Amino acid sequence: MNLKTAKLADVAKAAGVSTSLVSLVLSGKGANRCSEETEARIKAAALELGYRANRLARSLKEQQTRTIGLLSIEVATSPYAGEMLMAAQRTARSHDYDLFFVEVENSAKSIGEALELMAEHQVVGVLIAAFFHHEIELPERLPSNLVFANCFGSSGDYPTYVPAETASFMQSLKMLGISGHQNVALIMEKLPWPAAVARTETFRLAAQQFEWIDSEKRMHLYEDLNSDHGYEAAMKIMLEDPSVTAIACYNDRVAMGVYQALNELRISIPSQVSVVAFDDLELISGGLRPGLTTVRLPHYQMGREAVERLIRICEERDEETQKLVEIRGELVVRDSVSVPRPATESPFETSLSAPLQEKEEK
Amino acid sequence: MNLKTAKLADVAKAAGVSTSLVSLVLSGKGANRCSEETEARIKAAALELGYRANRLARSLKEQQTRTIGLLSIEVATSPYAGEMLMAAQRTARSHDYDLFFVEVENSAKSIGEALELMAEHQVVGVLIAAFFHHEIELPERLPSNLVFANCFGSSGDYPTYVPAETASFMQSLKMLGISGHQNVALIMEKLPWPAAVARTETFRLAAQQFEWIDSEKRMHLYEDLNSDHGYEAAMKIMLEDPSVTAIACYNDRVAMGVYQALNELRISIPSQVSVVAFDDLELISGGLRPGLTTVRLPHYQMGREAVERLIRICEERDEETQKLVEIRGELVVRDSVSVPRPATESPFETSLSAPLQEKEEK
DNA sequence: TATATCTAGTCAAACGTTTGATGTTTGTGC
DNA sequence: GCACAAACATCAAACGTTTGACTAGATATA
Repeated sequence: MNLKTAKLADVAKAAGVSTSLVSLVLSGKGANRCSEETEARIKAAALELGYRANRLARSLKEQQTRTIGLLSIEVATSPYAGEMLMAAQRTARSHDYDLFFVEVENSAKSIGEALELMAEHQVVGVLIAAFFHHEIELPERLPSNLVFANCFGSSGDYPTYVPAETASFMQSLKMLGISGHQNVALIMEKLPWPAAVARTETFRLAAQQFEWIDSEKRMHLYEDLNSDHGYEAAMKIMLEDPSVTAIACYNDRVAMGVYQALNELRISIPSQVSVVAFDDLELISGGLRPGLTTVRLPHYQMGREAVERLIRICEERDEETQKLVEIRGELVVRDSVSVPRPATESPFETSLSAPLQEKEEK
Repeated sequence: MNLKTAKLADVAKAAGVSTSLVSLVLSGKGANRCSEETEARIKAAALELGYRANRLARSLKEQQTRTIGLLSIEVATSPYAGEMLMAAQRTARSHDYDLFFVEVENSAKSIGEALELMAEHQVVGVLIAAFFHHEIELPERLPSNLVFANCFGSSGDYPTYVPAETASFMQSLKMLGISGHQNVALIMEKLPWPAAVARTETFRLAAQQFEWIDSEKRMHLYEDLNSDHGYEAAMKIMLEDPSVTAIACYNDRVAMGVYQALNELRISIPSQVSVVAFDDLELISGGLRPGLTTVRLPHYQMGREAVERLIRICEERDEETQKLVEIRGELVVRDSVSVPRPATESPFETSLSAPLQEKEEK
């Protein structure tokens, strides 16, 4: 394929007809406008020449690009939410739309520029997607056909698809609750991200529902939480508060730190301490031993549903009035949760309790 | 911003001039074609109306889209190579090109469809990028302006930017060599990916250069290697061949399994055993304790250089004759390598040797 | 026979932009 | 008072496609 393909006029010439007829035949709109023989001749010529319509010309004429702008805020660059892009792409294609994709940094300036670029390209609507659930600082001029996925604008005027933080995290916590855990610690982000705020509140809810002991004291909050904090926190928890039988983590990365701490303390997961988390980054949740029971963020669904909504809006057949749509994540059960060890038992493995007691005393 | 923006005619009307003049003034090509006063009036009107040129019309007229097709084979969806996309995007924009991005699955059919789509959109050239370094099965019709990044086609006719597997991995191994390790084990992928083949060979080279002991016996090959294999292999190595002082891994995921095995065996990294790997997936390499010394794949550079080359080709000013360009990855030194422990010392921590010997005997 | 209908096509305008060719003032030199 | 140029601006064609209006001939209907 050369990038310069044959045009309508070339096909018309080859078939000995006018460009109009070629257009009509090839688009299938020319029912009974010509003989079957001519139609066959045109189609053969088009195939022969490898004809493909020039979208620029077509869109210009039709005043319709059937192209959706996907403004991705670090989605492709980060390892978290790539599925959202695949979902958006597939959904668009299945509705015969193309995607004009622009990946930007998380800044109002970049976003504004990308939006202008999309307008120049005559996209029919824009999907703004972010790599983690938070509020986006937006420029003043916004397209009217706009949907958010995994993020939201300040006004709430636009349809917005985000994870149902509470309902999702509750699934992890419920798993601990119904397994019989009552001494549950939480390692949570302190910065007021929607995810952190909601998950903290969810922990309180679960604590109340399942009558967890000392739940307020067992909430360990850190700013800008990472796996090192997970390690630190788990160390602290197990050494200072060894009756804890389960640890709920802000996310998989924190759980990774927790695993390493428990491993070092020779506390076995899940027989001594159960662990649950949030995100289901396969790299971590599938790579840890034992596999991490965690909640998978609904990236695929957000991408799909947001694009479907956007297309409905663009085609002026959106009947939904609800702006905010929360989608529940799925609990991925692996092997990091069991029933709690007997209340009297130390979390430290019997065979190793001696050397570790030393450590504890330090 | 409404997606329907003002057009040239609207600006012309508002400024009381012809569309030609507006076009000339706004593009800066009309030096001395009008008075300064008129120019100011036009610019004011354009700003007022928020005018942005319609790219469809412009490109159609100019027979030039300044748009590059980026055919991404699971790059955005996987957590590995997102940086390549960001690099491609930035580089294109800095040369005043746009990106038409299509993410596809790794199949000849999807790739063919995406290529046709790009042709319809009149892209000036195509960059094919993949999430890991391997050969791509291609359709028959290919655009003439084509460059590969992190993958390659069967013919070798097109410029191709890939990681310099040997030189990159050698950096890790050299680090072990010059630290004095002589008992080094390798955990490597058996499937004939370019990365696996090259890294295996690199290990042989390093073994020869640094006079490593029993290197052939210490190569542990697995098909479809994952972190579980890393765990298994490390267990086997340390229990059956405890004089090993360093383990080189195919990638970070394998290293993750190795860490867990060593942790369980209470073998301390790096004081008892050093570990090196390949990939630098921040999620893993930064999340492990101690931080993993590994080689960062040159995703950013591949993306940037491939796009720069493609643009040169599109502008017919590519003077390079070399098709295959190998880019070296950077060694990211963290804390998983030290000098080897004394040859006489067991890798098992003194205080814990007793319980672990038990395990060993099983 | 005159008219309507059908078949098999063509014509031409339009989408919004760019740009070489062309036009209309105004001012200057002689 | 006239030629001529500079300064300022417009005209019109073209990019490739789509589609409503049109036509020429053949066949059917009244």
